[in-house]
Amino acid sequence: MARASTTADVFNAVAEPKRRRLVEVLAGREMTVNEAVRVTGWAQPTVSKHLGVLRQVGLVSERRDGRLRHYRVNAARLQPMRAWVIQFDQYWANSLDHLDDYLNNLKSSERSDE
Amino acid sequence: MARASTTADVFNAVAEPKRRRLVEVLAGREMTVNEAVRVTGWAQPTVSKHLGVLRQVGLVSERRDGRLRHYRVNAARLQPMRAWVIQFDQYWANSLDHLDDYLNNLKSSERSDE
DNA sequence: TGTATATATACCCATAAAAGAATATATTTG
DNA sequence: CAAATATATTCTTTTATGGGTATATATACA
Repeated sequence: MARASTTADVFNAVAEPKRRRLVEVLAGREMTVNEAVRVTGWAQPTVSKHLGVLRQVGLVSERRDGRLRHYRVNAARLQPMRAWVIQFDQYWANSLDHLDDYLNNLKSSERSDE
Repeated sequence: MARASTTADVFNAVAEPKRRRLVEVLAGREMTVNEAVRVTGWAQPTVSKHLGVLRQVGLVSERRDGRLRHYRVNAARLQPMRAWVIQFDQYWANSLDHLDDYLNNLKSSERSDE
């Protein structure tokens, strides 16, 4: 069996950094493909293809207006991912990594208190 | 260019459902490879290989004890993913999908009130 | 109608995935 | 030392990726 398709679900879709960037960019405001091309600096087919994947998993939707296509983010589709990651919040406090961060923050706040 | 390696980062690592399941399973308590095999019902090499990926991105750590290897979750490594997904919380309320869900929930609670 | 513009699609390439089976490695135990 | 146990690694097969380039499709406009 090969790796799951990028369009299999939101997790696979946003595993790709460029697609995460696109979601970020479109979250601010609805945007045309060419606008996204300008903002990202990527080639047009690159943007179209990544938008296609995001569209297939429902993370963006399209509004057609003549030859323009306006894309916008459907943030609700991130819900499963949000729920999955959030469920581990309770284990955070026990993690050594977190303890590390905690102690570092402590040190910096002590420093800023000086 | 091919798809990024599964060990490239946490996003790619947990895009695979079995690896998400492993994280869930190990979050409860430290566990031996064979224990994980029993709990999941997957083949031993399958479990070992997925644990290997999770180990490489730091999502689990290993404690050796004779021929046993105890794995536990490093939930702190989920932080980048948590941060990424959480940043869109503000767009949630505006999403039509969410409005949809909201109205549906409203309808179901009305129904359950009958 | 013909041309320009906006976007999507098809094709090629190199790469890597996940499952399964077989086997290697390390460690314990008799 | 040999056998058993726990785990990791290797190999094969099937499949899909993402980038680039070229091209198709749709719409607007002169």
